[in-house]
Amino acid sequence: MSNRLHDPFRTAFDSLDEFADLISQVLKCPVTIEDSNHRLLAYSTHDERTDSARISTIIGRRVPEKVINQLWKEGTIPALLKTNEPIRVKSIDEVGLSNRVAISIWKQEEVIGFIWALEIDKSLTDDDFSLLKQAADAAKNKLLQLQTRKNKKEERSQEFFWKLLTGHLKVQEEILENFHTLQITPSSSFAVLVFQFNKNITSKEEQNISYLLKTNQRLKIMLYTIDCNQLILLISAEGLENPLSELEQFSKVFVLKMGDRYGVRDITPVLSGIYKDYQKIRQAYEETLSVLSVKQKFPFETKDIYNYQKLGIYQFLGLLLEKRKNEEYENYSLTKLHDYDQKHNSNLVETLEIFLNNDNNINDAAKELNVHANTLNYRLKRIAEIGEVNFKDPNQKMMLYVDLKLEKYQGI
Amino acid sequence: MSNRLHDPFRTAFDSLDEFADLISQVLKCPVTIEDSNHRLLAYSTHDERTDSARISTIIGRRVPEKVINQLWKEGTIPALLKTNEPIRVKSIDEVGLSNRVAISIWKQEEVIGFIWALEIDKSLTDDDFSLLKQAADAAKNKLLQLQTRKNKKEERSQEFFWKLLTGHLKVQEEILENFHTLQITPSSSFAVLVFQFNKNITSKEEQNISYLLKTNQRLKIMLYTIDCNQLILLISAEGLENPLSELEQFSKVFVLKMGDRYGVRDITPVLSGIYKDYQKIRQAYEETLSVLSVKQKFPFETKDIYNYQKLGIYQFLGLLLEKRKNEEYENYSLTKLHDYDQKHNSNLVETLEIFLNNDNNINDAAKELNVHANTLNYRLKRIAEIGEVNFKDPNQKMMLYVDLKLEKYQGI
DNA sequence: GAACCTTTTGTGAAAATCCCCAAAAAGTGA
DNA sequence: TCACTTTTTGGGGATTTTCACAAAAGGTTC
Repeated sequence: MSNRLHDPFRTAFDSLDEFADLISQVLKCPVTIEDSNHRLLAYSTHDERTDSARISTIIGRRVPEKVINQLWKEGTIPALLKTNEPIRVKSIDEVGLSNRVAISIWKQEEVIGFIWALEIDKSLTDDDFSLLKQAADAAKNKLLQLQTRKNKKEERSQEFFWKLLTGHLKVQEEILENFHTLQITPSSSFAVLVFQFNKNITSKEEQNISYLLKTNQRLKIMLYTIDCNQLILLISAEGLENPLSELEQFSKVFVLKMGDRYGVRDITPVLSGIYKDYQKIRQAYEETLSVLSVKQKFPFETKDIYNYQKLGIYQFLGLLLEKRKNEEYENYSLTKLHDYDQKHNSNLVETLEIFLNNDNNINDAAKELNVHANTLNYRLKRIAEIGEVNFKDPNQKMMLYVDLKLEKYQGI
Repeated sequence: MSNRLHDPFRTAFDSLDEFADLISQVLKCPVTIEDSNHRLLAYSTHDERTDSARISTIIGRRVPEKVINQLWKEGTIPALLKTNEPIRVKSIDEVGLSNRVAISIWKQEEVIGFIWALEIDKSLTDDDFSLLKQAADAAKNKLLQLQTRKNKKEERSQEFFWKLLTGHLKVQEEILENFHTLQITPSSSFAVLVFQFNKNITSKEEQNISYLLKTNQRLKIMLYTIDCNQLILLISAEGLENPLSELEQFSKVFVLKMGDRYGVRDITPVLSGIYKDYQKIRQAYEETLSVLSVKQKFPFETKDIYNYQKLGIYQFLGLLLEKRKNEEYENYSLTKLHDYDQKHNSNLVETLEIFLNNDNNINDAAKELNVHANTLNYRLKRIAEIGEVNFKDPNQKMMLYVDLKLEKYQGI
């Protein structure tokens, strides 16, 4: 056959599955159709020859994440997003991928899906490539229908999510009903995750985000929405062994991928605590916002904190400052140390802070201060003397830590 | 001479010093007259023979504290407070005291002073004892005059102190003027010290307190007053090298002496911070009251804390609890640990608390828990896993500590 | 009761921390 | 300048802490 022949795909067909079988018949190889997020839309059944990647894709109704990652790294997906020509993929044994050809399905300037053809017995010819292009074109309309249906659902879920975030849904039954209508199974525990971008999120970035979230298979994202420069997610924490660390891991990977794949950098992820009661979503959301505000005030000390839980004392530093303002308290030890520093041009206060920052570890703190461990020891002895500090008393140390940070806070 | 002869002290005399010389002449030995607080009121000058204790008493215009302590320990002062008979004191070399005889001066049921006669060359006879009794009786009126003058001054200072404590004196000049009128030199820094008794202070105890305070030579007590079951002091912190520890030391000694000497137990001392501005006395006073209230709530954890400075996190636990109530926050790690404890009948939470209480010292904590250090290590590993706690992060640990204590606070 | 898991305790070697001493360097004041 | 104090650094040994491993004890489940 040649591309000058009659287009075999210009026939009516009811379902995408039927269409997949048609392509499979024409090209004589197994065919899979995915949406832009690599979710399985349809697959041919007439042919039993297949590879393990295709099997897991069909079983999971989506392309396995490690396969997607591999295809990104190796350049296939970036290529598919640039051209509407078929792309040949060499077999990748690590992920069970045999030789195949892929083509992207376009709607104007946007990729809305992919067709995959496995080259199990035969390699596809140039003519086959042309047929594939025609098939991609023919698939477009069917996919668009699916998309609009999805869009409507998405709109409804957006509205619902904002109601939850702002605490407008107060009745448990009502919340559960909404989840049911949107065909989302509410999980027994959840967290709110916010990614703050350094500028407002463009619609192009929105698509990229959507792609990343949909292709992610680590966590179940129940709802998500975008607000100016913030991407807000409601994530299920059900069945996770270490929810906090897994959520953190996920956000790190997301930030990494946004940078690597789309060149979007400076994204700050923040997490709420984990809750079971859906009426507390608003509170969880407020937690994330408060983390963001603290991170702005203490960028250095909170650089590894993304989680409201782990904010530690920073959770209430603002509150304390207010108390302090009212009572004109001053930390006696710190005052004396400051005085000494001033008089003798030393830096006992800084030494103390770094020591406390480093969890009382002399070696680590000495390294950070670029002094000998014995020097630090000596200074600590002096600090204990001058400031009348007992370094065996956790309470005293905490107070010093808090007051040191409060000083900084005030300095801002 | 015998006691049947004419009383040689029934003559008029202008000053107590003159009177001391008279006694000295009659008894033929050096004589010293003190008030009830062992402050020097008068001493004979006709005789140069003396001992080192007397010299320091005259130089310092008060009996040295170590001498007083010795006389208490050894029973002389308690005896003098019981009887109006002369008491003989054997020489005590450690404090430079040679043989002497003492007698107390009474006004009704109360001792208002002492007369000391040194037995340098001769021992006093029974007749001399009778004479001493007559002398003590004759000294009474003179001492009473001095007392009433003092009382008036004390009343004025009481009023002044309360004005300071309640913040009614806001002008620096006015405060200084008051100090000047009362012939008190205001020191450059001060602290408020409160002793809380377990019941209202009786007038008998008031005298004992006054005695202890006046005979103390460690610290300069600028003002003091009594309010129901509280003894409130304004103490100078000038010239002290380690004011906080010296103040603590002083309060410990005071509590000890009240117990040992007068059988008054269960006294809780509390200290404010150290301030320089006299307008902050009210604040300092409020600090002490807040320490007392915290100590009531956390008797165990604050059992070694007497100082607002050293309250540490307990300084603001109440405030935090309020915040927590509003935001319905729960510490994820603690929740998980509690759950685990419940399910497996373990005590990870308690373990964690004791570990944190002991400044992360595994050995100490293991001892307190009565388990092997390795057991504690194992538990901590489990705590880190189950509660997703990183024990290298001081911030996380502080948060756990705070939340643990808050739980207790709520439990109260 | 057997199989399995969790917890406790013990042992010992490696690693680290602590502590004392002393020398050098830096700073201070007459 | 010199004497003096304070601070820094280094060495090295005693002590503690840490860690891995193993055995025993206690609990749970089938």
